[in-house]
Amino acid sequence: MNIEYHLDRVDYDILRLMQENARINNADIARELGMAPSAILERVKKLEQKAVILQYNAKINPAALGQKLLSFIFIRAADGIGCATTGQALAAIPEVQEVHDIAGDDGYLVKVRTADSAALVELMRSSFAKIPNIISTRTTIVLETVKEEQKLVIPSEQQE
Amino acid sequence: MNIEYHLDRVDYDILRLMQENARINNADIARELGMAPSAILERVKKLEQKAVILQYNAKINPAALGQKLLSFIFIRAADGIGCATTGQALAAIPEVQEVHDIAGDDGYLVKVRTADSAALVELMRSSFAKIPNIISTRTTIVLETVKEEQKLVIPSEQQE
DNA sequence: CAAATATAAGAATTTTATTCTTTTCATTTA
DNA sequence: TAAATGAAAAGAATAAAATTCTTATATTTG
Repeated sequence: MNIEYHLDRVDYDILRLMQENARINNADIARELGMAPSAILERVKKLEQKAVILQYNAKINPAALGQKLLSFIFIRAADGIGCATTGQALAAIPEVQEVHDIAGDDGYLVKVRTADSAALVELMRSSFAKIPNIISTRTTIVLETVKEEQKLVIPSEQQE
Repeated sequence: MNIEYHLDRVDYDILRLMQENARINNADIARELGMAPSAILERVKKLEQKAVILQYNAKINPAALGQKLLSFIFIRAADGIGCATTGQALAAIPEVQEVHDIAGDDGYLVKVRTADSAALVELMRSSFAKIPNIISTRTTIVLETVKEEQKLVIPSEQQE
């Protein structure tokens, strides 16, 4: 889990291609970067082993699975500082995609996907209500998602 | 972009495996599901073509690229209804990972990754300030991310 | 019930990944 | 400055996987 691993230009180029299309094959990366496949393979393995690349995900259309509603919920909790039980309880709910411990208000911001508003209400009644430390929640409904990428800014043709 | 494409159990199983590891190969999916590789291949292509699978991403450790600060920013904008220019302007900023048009307050919720708070301030001064319709912003800093997955809930061993 | 269509299986071919060996290049040391 | 050392990459050979093509088996449709 060494995050102070030194990345060079070739590493950045590999990350850029992988971020665009995680199913690109080794030989295509090599062709694109003008290198030997064996060199690319070693680097990819090292990037995985050093936890620079964490995983490879297929991004699935939520609507195709009938999950048409996206919501962000602010949750105020009575946790002590450093006591992460509420966050972990929230993270254990499958419909909860993200849980962030946020500054101020002893709160969490969670991102939830459900079929519709009825399913959201049901989820909050069944799952959220069972988490003891939750004091209050404030739900924000998403009308339309304009952008949703996990892509990071990768340094370009200059520094190492 | 047909989202009313009918998915059966095998499709769900493929999506489940792909969601876990997008770099799984065709033959391994086939082995796992006890089917022929050719059958799997056809289905994966169809899932892509029907926009059930949108893309394949490598999830990169933000800290490895020096992007240690995650923030959510609520943005109040003076857009007319249906006029999505502010959202599109926000989406064009590389550090902005997500832009959601939210109910109430004529606002957007955006997710931003920067190196640190200084870089966030600089980004808001340089990029956000150039977007004319923005009235006000409220920034929420993430102290710790407990969960961050794009994985969707996939129906299990029962209905089609 | 027969024809048409869709789906899957199996074999053959092409492509890709992996391993191993050699070469190159940079760094160190005498 | 020249030889020695080590790291990285290239290239060839092998193993594995993907793709295509043909054939078979259900499932619909007239």
